[in-house]
Parts: sequence; structure tokens; C-alpha cells
Amino acid sequence: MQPTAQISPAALSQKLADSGLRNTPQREVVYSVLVGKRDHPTADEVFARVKSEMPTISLATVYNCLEALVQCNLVRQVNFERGPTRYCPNLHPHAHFHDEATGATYDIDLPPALLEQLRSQLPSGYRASDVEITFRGQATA
Amino acid sequence: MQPTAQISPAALSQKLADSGLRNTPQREVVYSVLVGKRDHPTADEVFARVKSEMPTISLATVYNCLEALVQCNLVRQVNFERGPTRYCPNLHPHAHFHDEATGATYDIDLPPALLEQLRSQLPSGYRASDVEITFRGQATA
DNA sequence: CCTTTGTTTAGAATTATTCTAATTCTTACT
DNA sequence: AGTAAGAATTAGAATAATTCTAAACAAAGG
Repeated sequence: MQPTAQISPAALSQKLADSGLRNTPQREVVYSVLVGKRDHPTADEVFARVKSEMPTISLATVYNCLEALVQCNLVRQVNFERGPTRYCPNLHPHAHFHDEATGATYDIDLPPALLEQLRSQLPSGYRASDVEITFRGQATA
Repeated sequence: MQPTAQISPAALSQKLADSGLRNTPQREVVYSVLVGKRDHPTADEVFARVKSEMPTISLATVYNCLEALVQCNLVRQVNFERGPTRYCPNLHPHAHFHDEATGATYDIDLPPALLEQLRSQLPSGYRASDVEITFRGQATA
């Protein structure tokens, strides 16, 4: 998993603008927190991390910022079963491995050919804009 | 998608017993409702369907029954994003296609070889007990 | 029987998330 | 600069799905 490079504030503004959204200090901090520690944090965890840098931010704003970043395709949402939504700034197509023992989440790179093979399993008439692949198990390493 | 045949009440009892659980009229009805209409209903939807047959059942019991059936491997849970959990009596390994327009869910059969290929992408030390594959998009057919 | 253990039930509690309404910021005119 | 219009932020209320709680019930074993 090579990390996705953090984009510049200007590029962030641009990406937001592309989706009709504005850049704000809050959105910048939320984004930088996400790329700073790619452990698939929940909104609550993001909130806690952001507060140390910007103590006045509210949880509602964190949700708003995360949604904005998802909308402009800088961040992906990840869900495991019924757990809280997690956020992932890795934009490479990849799967997730969810360690049932520790709760940790790892990114798993997938060859594009394999994804293509998966897509080809769909009957004609089914057009998938997205595939989500999640492994569950134990990582002993 | 060939449908999974409904198992007999005796076999249901046996499966439950294998997991240290008892059979009950409620569990039988919940199971028969699930196999009766395989449209991946939510707990609420199951509740509504079961009530017509057994009007005194409670929602908590439906949750309990569904959990029991999941535990003894007769039913799978399916989650889409943040939506309510859905229940699926199809035990063949398969993926799901979630139609974003209608909200409908379709089962997609997957060749075991492809699943094996997916599993082989995991680094050594990662042992997956389960893989979940979800397509999102639009079904025009 | 009588005890133990599992199940059901109704309703309360919980959790993650979204909504609301008031305020504050930006942007873009004039 | 001054101001109107549209976004974004905030705190707290509301919601939705699910889980928990405690009491009643049922079944199984000695």
C-alpha cells in the first residue's frame, strides 16, 4: 500500500469547488487529520483528533466536512457490518481487511485485472459504478 | 441464482441445536418468511410479514430469531452503507448488486475460482474467514 | 414436580447520524 | 466600504436501528 500523497490546500479548494463546495479551515483540518493517520477512523475519532488542533469545532461540522470530502472524491466511506462509518483517504482501488480480533482495518491492493474479472460476472444490464470488497478474519502477522 | 431449498423443521431444529440453541415457533416462522420471499428484507420488514402469521410476536423477538439463524449459519446478514441490516437465506457464496435507483438487491453468483483468486491477494498472515462483495450501480434490465 | 436454563415480551436505553434554527462567514455586487 | 445572498458552522434536539433490561413463560432434566 503506497500512501496517497496529501494534496495541497489549493488543490483541495479546487476539488471542493468542482463539486460546488467551498474550502474552509475546518475542511482543511479534517482532511489533514485523515491523511495524517490512515487508520480508518470513525467520525468520533476524527472529531477527537481535530479538536486538539481546533478546539472549537463541533461534531456536526466534522460530519459535514467528511461528507464534503466524500462528495468531492477525496475520501471514501468504509462500513463494516453495523459499526460506525469509517473514513479512508486512499483513493487507489483497494479492498479492506477487517481484523475481527483487534478491530483494525488494513488496505489490500487489488490488481485492476481482477476487479475487471469481478465486474464481468455481472449479467448484462447491470452496470456497477463501484465494487466494495471486504475480507473478515484474523491477521496473525 | 438457483434458490436454496427450504430445510425441514427437524433440520432447522438440528442446526439450531448444533449451535446450542432451541427451536421455537417464532424461529420457524421467521425462517419460513425469509425463504418465502428472498428480497433481502430488513428486520422491520420481516417483523411485518411475520405478524400476519403470528400477530403477537414482538420486534425484539424477530431480532433475536434473526440472530439465532445467523449464528447457526442458515441466514446471512447483508449491509449496504448505513442502511438497516438485511437478511438473506441464500447460502451459496455470492455477491450482491445494490440498485441505487430502486434500492433493490440482487444476488450475483461467483465462480469459486474467482473467490480463490481474491483470497490469494491477501498478504501472508492474513487469514480471511469471509469475503463480502458488493456492487453498487444501476440495473437497466 | 421443581429447578434450571433458554426464550419471549414490552418498553427503556443506546449509538451513530441527521436535522433545526440561529449565528457567522464569504462572496459578489453596488 | 456597505450590504444582500448564499454557504458553513454551531449546539442541541430529533431520529432510526438496534440492543438492553427485567419480568413472565416454556421446556427439559433430574
